[in-house]
Amino acid sequence: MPELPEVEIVRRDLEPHVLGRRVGSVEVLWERSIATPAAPEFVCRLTGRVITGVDRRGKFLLLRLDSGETLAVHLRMTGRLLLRPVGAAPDPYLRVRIVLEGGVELQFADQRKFGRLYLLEPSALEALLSRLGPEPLDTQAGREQFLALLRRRRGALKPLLLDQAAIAGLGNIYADEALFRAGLHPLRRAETLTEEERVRLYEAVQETLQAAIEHGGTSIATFMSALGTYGRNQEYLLVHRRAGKPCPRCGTPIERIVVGGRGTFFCPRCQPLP
DNA sequence: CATTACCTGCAA
DNA sequence: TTGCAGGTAATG
Repeated sequence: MPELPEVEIVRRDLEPHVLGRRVGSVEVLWERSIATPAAPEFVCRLTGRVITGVDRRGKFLLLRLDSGETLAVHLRMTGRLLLRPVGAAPDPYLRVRIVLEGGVELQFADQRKFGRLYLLEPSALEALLSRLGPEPLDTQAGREQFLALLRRRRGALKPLLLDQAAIAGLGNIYADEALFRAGLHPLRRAETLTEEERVRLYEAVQETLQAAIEHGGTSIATFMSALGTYGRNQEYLLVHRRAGKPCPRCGTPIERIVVGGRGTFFCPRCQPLP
């Protein structure tokens, strides 16, 4: 489910409600949801800590703690991080409950059990995040880093956009949407791009993510923000999961192919393979 | 590079 | 019943 825009929506929803709150108790209902450390130690080290910051890097949500450690959350396919009043009905797929002082609790719920929580000291956090490429919505440095990588990489564009080491935060939906906006075929090879096309791709990535955040994220199946609201961006998708429907620009039917094992949607006319 | 594994539910 | 799903790490 969640790609960068969805994680950013969760972060924004959560921040004002959890900042400065202390963890009263922690309950692990599905141990494998905890990537590290082992569940009993996870509970022990998290209990009693105060949340001092709510950040995001790529698709990781980062809850900073007064111990200097960070609780990193990756929602993978179906994870949700929900803020609920203590005692509220648990989400049917509740895996970890983090009760905060002040009458609220964080419920980590995850139907498919792919999502992971990491409690990490600074050096381990750095190791985890150092594998990520630039933040697409950030700095000028990120832009240059991405363009430089595009100049040296080979192979199809779609897998490149999904590679978190190339650029952080894109998943299957926004990779398709960004390629459409850039007018580039998903199988187009990186080494054949002109400089103008590289810039167009980077800017398309930014526009795609920015628009999705403004629409509250994409709720195709399971995405829900921390406060239980759904996003609206699914109403604005241009090509993703629209096989057979007319291209919003030229009316040609959208096609579906498989690239890197993932369903891939594009307009054969607006995104020609030269 | 493609395939498999990790999981569950839904629609065709 | 089969195939598919927004992610990623670990395999051939």
